[in-house]
Amino acid sequence: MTTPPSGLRERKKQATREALRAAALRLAVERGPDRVRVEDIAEAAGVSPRTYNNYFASREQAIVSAVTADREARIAAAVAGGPAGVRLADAVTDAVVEQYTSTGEREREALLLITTRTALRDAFLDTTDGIEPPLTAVIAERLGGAGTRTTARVLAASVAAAVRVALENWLRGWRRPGGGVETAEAAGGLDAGGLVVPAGSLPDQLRAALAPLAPALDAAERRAGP
Amino acid sequence: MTTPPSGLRERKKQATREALRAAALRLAVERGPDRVRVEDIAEAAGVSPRTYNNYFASREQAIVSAVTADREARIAAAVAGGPAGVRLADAVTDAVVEQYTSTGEREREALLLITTRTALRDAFLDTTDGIEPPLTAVIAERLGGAGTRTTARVLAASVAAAVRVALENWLRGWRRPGGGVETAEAAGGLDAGGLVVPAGSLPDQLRAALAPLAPALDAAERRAGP
DNA sequence: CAGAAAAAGTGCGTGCACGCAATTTTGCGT
DNA sequence: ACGCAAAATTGCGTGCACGCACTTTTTCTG
Repeated sequence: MTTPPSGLRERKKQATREALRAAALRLAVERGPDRVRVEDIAEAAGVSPRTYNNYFASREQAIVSAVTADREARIAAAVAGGPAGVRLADAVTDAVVEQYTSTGEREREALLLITTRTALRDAFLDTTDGIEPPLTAVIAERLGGAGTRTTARVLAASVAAAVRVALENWLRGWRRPGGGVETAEAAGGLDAGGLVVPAGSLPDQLRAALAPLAPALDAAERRAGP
Repeated sequence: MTTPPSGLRERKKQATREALRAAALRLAVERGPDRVRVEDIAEAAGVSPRTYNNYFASREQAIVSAVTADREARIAAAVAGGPAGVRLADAVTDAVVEQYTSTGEREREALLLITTRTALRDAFLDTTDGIEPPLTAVIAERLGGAGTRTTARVLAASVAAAVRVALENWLRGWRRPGGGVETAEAAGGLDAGGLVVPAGSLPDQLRAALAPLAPALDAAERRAGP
């Protein structure tokens, strides 16, 4: 199941994809995101520009995918791999937090780059959509035949949306003038008066954004299980 | 608040926008969606192609907006306008269902057109994103200062996601060979064996998709209210 | 092990999105 | 009424996404 069709052909594809990823990121860092044309990336990866577009639907996707990788699939795997006794809401939350806790130093650099351009920021946020399909599958399995498949999709899509909100909040406070971010009130950015200053670490933001969905996940799980 | 800046200038803008909408839809129906270029739409509306792109970021948006109109804002208004005693979940669900119950005959025609092209279908589904901002505002108001603004955003985004799922389900069964759609089991498309046949009227699909989120809305409201 | 079938890569052409800077239109103050 | 500042429109140029048809590579099958 993890190796759908076969071998050699698939590896070449992944190699090409990886080469494009790497080339896109490297060139973007070297020259700045705006000075990189699709033609350049393709050339650096040794393929035609047309082939490039068979792998990525936009120039931003290639750059962003270097930091995104296959995060979506790993989230679903983490949820599916966890112990069965855990609350679904907790399993999902922990899986998301864990997979978004970037350990790589290279990722930091890439994220810094991404925040500098609106198009890249948007592409990065759009990657949350990719969580939905695998998460739908794993949630549907946990709910068994009891829940509708629609329920699983809605919950998965909601989780994806929450993650997006969390990332938006996080990016918003990223590199704020004065550096007041790290020292803001409590995690979650309390509404004080009228305006809001969302702040907090990425894990905090993720947990804060996913928390409101817990009741929905609990209820679905309750209907499914005993 | 409903009339932000002023008058005449704004009306002209809306007139232009409306002219573009109408022209886009008319031409798409007349010639078929693929035989309409941006240049044609702009010409029919009496503006330059460049101006067209100041109003719509893509060709599909213009066509789709003819059937979408300002549905998002009306949903938020319906939620805000309802009685205060009603459960938030019910207020939202009813508002969404009501605003998506298309009464116009012209809308049917437009939807039929939209389903014929993947690009249009996607653009139509993307309009659900527009629900989030106004819905966030109205939910945040109902939750008062008790809930975080993030909570409101997450809930609004989840509702938008649920609506998207509902529309996807609905479109999937749209014009099915054999017409087995209308007579499928109960609304919601029960999982029977392994595969799924989502079916049901649009209102049914919407309610089925929004139902799983009710617990989350209830919980947030409970924290806010008493 | 050949030859067919499937899949990936490629070149080309078209229409499009959008930044930029010049120009026209609109609104407002005096 | 007049002129100025803000806003909208426009033309132009660039790079890009993607359909189509064709070539090359990989895989499958007898």
